[in-house]
Amino acid sequence: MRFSKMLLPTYKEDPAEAEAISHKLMIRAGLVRQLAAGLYIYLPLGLRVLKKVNAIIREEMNAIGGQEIIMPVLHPAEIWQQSGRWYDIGDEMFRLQDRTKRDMVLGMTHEEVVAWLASREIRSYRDLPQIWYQIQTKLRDEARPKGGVLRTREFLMKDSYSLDLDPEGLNLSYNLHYDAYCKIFHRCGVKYYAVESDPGMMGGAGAHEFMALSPAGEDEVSLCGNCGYAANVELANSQPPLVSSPAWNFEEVATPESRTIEEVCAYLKIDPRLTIKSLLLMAKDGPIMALVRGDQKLHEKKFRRLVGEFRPAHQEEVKEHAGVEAGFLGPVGLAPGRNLPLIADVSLKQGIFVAGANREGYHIRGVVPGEHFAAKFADIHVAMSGDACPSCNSPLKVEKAIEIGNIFKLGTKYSLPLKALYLDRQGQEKPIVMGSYGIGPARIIAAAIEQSFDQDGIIFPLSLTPFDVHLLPVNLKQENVQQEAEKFYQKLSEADISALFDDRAEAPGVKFKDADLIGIPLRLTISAKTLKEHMVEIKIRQTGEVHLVKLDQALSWVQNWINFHTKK
RNA sequence: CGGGGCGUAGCGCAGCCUGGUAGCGCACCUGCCUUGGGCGCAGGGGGUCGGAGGUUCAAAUCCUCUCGCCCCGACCA
Repeated sequence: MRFSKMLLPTYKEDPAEAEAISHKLMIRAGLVRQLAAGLYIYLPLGLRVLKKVNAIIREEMNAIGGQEIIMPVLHPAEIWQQSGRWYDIGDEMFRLQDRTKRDMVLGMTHEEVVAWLASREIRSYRDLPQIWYQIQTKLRDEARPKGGVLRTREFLMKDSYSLDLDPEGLNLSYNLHYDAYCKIFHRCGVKYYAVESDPGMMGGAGAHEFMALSPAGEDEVSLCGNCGYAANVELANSQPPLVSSPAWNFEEVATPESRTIEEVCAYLKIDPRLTIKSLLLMAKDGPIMALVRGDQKLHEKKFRRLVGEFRPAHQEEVKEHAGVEAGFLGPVGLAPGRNLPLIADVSLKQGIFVAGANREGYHIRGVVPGEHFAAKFADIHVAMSGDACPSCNSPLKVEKAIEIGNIFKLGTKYSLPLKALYLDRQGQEKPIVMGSYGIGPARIIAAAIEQSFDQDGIIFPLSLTPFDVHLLPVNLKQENVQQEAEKFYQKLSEADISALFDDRAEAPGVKFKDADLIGIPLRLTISAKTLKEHMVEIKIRQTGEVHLVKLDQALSWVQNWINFHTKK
């Protein structure tokens, strides 16, 4: 492709609206342009990268027996009403009516359509198992699109669905996907972790997320460098490091005007880890007190799994149920008749603490959980870096990550309501057991860039690069430079090596800067300087290495380099 | 949806506080020049200041409403 003819607008400066590295670079290098919040145009260069990703996905999906189909973006509301998600999902679903006032949905995912199709076309156990997939547009009315292509309202997704006879079959399909996903992300040159995840609204028996580490990520994963434990912090268990407590006696201490943990610690000159944070929460069965150590945070999702929906109590409710103002709340010495259920974090199992005294202006020192109050113990804190790994006790690291893929065991959540049934060997009607599996190609691109760039621009992995070679003649007005560049461009094309040929009349500096910004793995510079010696210069973007290669050997040099670095 | 920020030329920004009829850099066009790291010189085109309403002799500037975009949080099959 000739640069002079290509829609490839590059920017010298960072766009004002971009924060994430990948977002800045994708705009500057001319991969994408934003139409509106969460809506992106892929320019020719960006589309080339996207197609590379999709080709890898297709190869690996086909390799596990996946069959590609395309389902509509526009769905009749009925199937979503049958699955119940018409009612469960709120504003995130785009809804509209057709001209006859029939309710319609813009698909945010395709479980319903797959179950509908299976209900018609799968009849016998002989028809199973099946894996169907598509690479297709999804629409979600996101509350807050962000991070460039990382979270958008319209995006491409590879979604696949497995249909099996029984849970054992599902396990096999699930594992096939797990392995295929590992291959896909590896081939795309992305560093990732497969972590256990919360099945959430998808329901079902198990789930993993594939997480690419990046500061631009919206998720956090808890990682153990020792045993390989990896989990989304939404589920991650951990043991916060213990602190040895002073041999306090059980006594009330005055803490005037000290309400927050910070204030109390400053006043008493103690470590926050020696305090108990008491939170009054309103659950559906009434008020509950949650206790976490002063340095810890309550994990709302973990807590919700224990007690169902809840919300923090209002000021007046604290007063009503605990008989004291927020700030002096504690598990010990609640007034008679005010027996609140207590749920305490596991980090409070051992130790002697300071807690609110349920009396204005006072705290109690020397509180021993289990002795001075009875509570149900559970892991309800947010895992933090430095906590001990739940399986090997080594220190954990918590890092930000981009969710590039996920896999779910659905079970019969969709097949039952949509009547996706089959007849087994005994002629019995059984529900198909389903799994659902997603990959965000745009997120792979963003993650690859987040993990591979420098101050000059993108450093594309060979597997995703829009072109293999950046052919850069320094001065086309010099006849030999022009001739050799054209000749070499021709040779590359005959050898089926894709090249971006910078045939512009720009100054050398401009061309070099653009080459670095776009980040194609190999740059071939053709100039009078090296042509005198019948040489061309080959620069490797990744390492910065520069090789001078004989003109007539340059093509095979490039071919060898590409073959050697291609991931299988 | 709560909190914060920003909308002025294609891009990045100044001007706004203290109203007086819009400016800088890059990009773009023409000519000359230059060709190993975002060349040089000369000439030129382009905005009515997100939108609406108001105050005023006069509004990019002050006031009200509104729309859009970004960030933090909530939310996130």
